[in-house]
Formats: sequence, structure tokens, C-alpha cells
Amino acid sequence: MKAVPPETLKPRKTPTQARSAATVDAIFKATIQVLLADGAIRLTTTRVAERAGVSVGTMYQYFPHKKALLYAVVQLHLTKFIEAFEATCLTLRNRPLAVIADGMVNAFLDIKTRQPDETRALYKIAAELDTEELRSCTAKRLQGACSDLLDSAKDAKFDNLQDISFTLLTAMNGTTRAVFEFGAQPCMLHILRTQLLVLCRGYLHIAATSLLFE
Amino acid sequence: MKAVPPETLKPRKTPTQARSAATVDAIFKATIQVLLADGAIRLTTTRVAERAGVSVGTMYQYFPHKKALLYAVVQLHLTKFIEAFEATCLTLRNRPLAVIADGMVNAFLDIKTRQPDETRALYKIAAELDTEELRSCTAKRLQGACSDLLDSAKDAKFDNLQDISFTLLTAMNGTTRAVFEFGAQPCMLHILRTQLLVLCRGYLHIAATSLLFE
DNA sequence: AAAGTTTATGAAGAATCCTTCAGTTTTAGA
DNA sequence: TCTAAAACTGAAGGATTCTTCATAAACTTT
Repeated sequence: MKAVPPETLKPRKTPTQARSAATVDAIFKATIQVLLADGAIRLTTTRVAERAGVSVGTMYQYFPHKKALLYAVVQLHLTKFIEAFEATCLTLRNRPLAVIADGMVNAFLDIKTRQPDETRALYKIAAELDTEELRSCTAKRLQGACSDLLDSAKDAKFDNLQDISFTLLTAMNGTTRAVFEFGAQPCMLHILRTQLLVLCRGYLHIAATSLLFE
Repeated sequence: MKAVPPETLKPRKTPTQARSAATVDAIFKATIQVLLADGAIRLTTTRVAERAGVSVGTMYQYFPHKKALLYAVVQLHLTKFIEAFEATCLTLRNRPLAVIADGMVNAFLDIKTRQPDETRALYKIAAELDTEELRSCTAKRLQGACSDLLDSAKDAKFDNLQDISFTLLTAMNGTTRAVFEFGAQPCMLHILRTQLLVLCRGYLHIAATSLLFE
């Protein structure tokens, strides 16, 4: 289930000194910025290096090629997201379905909004590059966390947890993505949250095989 | 509301002879194929021309540059989608909410599935390129069609039609997109349809301010 | 069938981009 | 302080890509 980077996509070496750690971090941030400012097609090794304030050669000391850099950026982002999401899911276990539904929506949005630029930038290179396996692994992990959580609901039972989780997560992602692609202004984010709460409650309510205590 | 292509993105000339119309069509199809086979980054003028069975020069007789070609491809695809969707919406007017909900989901999926390759390819260059205005115009038109349809429901009233339409459409798009990015196998498409019907019914049911005849 | 128009060709120039490597600077440890 | 390892530099080679244009072929009309 863990996504192992193919040999050719692995970073060249891990920074040991504090200086180089800062460099790699600057490169990551520069990648995001270039992605936002110039788009995926104009994302160039030179441009990233320039923006990061380092030489091109430096970049190639940590990443064997451009692909590896982008892979690392995506991986970092996905890892941060899923770990935060899984953590929240654990705290919601064994609660009533309504609490779970609201908690999941709020967690999803909170995490996505934590670093809006990063989220927006990453949506831009989503389908591209050789990150398909990485993405599908993450998707499955998310699905797993969501399924387990739903399964723990005190007052509801579900038949096909996998399908429901998939639908719920991709629906949340689709709406959120659209808002971010439109600039993610605070008012839109607020509306999104309101509507997603309704959507999630409504869906889970109907999708549940049986609802107790009602 | 209509998306007018910026001067620089307009096609160079419109084909008059049948021969050239076929050429342009071949170029469009080749673009899709290259997109699917090689990805957006490896989409090259030479590669497209080669796959289309024409010379590079021929391409440049119809499109002033690469961007214009991609713009045209996206525009064609979006136009086809929205026209089909609007047409279906009209046939669903003034029916009960349940019929409208099911009808919209089915229409959405049917249209997306009509040319699966095209759909899948277009998702790949979605956020990229200078098609943002084009996309946002289409999104607004879709939202309008959806809003009008919901407003016509015989047995339900809604407060914030725009927000609900936006949420519904982007949720459908998110789930569908995920399925297409995973290959869009028939069994997944079937599950998707089932779940989307539930999702849509549930959401609209709760989102409605008042439901008559219940 | 001839003249004029539309369409197609593809080699080549110009621009851009990825990647390397020999040499320099900085840091850590003895 | 001195030495070895780590980190950084950036010009330049090699490869790819975009775009043009002079020429040729195909089609239409007279």
C-alpha cells in the first residue's frame, strides 16, 4: 500500500547539513511558486533554481532529474494530507454518524486550506507526470481511513463501505478543487463548507442501510 | 457569458474544402491520442502532426501556435458537453424533484461516457494552459442550466440555487474525473452511477427549503 | 484545359530546455 | 588551525521544440 518511488525517481542524496536541508526546502517552495506563477508547462529547472536562489547544479545534486523533483513535491504534499486526515479520523471514531459526517468535512477543508498555495499548485500537476501510482496509493489509504471511520459509527450501518467512501472523498475533492481553481476566496470557502456539510449528511443518511435511534 | 477567444488564440483560417476539414478533424483526434499516450508535457507539435498523418506546416496553417490548437480542442469539447447537457435539462423541466435529480445524473454520466477517450484526455490538460476563462464561462453556463432546472421542480423550492448547482456539478465532476483517471472500467462506471444517484437525491432532498406532497 | 485558389510539405533557423562537470566555497571534525 | 567531506556554482554541450517559408500538389472555376 505504501508507494515506493521507482528507482529512477528517487532523490539523489539526503541532506545532512542544516544548510542543505534549507536548500531542499527552498527548492520545494520555489517549485510551488513557479507552478502558480507560470504553470506546469513553463516549469523549468532553471526557473525553479532561480526562484529558490540556488544554482541549477545544486538542484541536480538532490534530484537526478526534473521528474524526480516533481515526484518528491507531490509525495510530500500527499503525505502531509493523508497523515493529517487519518489523525482526525481516529479522533472521530465511535461517534454518531452526524458527528462523523461533519467532522470529516471540516477536517478535509481545514487541511486543504492550511496551505492554500500548495493545494492550488498541486492541483495543477495532478494528472500529469508519473505520479499516478503515488496518487492511487494515497487515494486507497484515504478510502481506508474513511471506511474504517464510517464502520465505527454508533448509530448506522453501511453495506458497501468502499464505494461510499470513494464517492464521498472524490465528491469533496471535486468541489474543493473547483473552488481553489477559482481563487479560493474566503466567501467561496465558506459557502463550500456549508454546502459540503449538507451534501455529506444527506448522502450518508440515505446511503446507510439502517439508522438506529431516530 | 460566451467565451470569446483572445485574438492570439483564434484559429488562423476556417477550412472550406472537404479535404481540409478532414485534416483539421484528424489534427483534433491526434491531439487527444497524443495526450493519452504521452501526456501533456510530451505533447509536441511534431508528434501531433505525425500522428495526424500531416506535415507540421499544415497544422500551422490552421492554428497560429500550439496554444491556439489546445484552446480549440478544449473549446470544442466543452461546447459539445454543455450543449448536450442543456438540451437534456430542457426536457426535464417542471418534473418532480426526484425525476430531475436522476435525470441530471444520468445525463451527466451519459455525455461524459459518450467519448471516453476525449473525456479522459481533456481532464489531463484541465487546469493548464490559457483556458481558464473558457472553463469558467462553461462552468457558469452549466450552473445556469442546472439552476433553472431545479427552479422548475414542481414539488420543491430552493433558497440558494447558485450554490447548490455549483456544489452538485463540481461534486459530480470530481467523482467522475476520479473514475476516468482510474481507467473508467465499466464496473466502476456502474458503481459511480449508482452512488451518484444516491448522492444527488440525498443532497437535493436535504437542500430543498420545502418539499411538497410528501 | 488553363488559370487561380486552396491546401500540403518538410528542411532549417531560432529559441528553449535539460543535464553535466570541473572547479570553488563552506562546513565539520581532528 | 588544518584537512576531508559536503555543498554550491554556472558556463556549455547536447537534445528537443516551436515556427517559418519557399515550393509543390490538389482542387475549383471559368
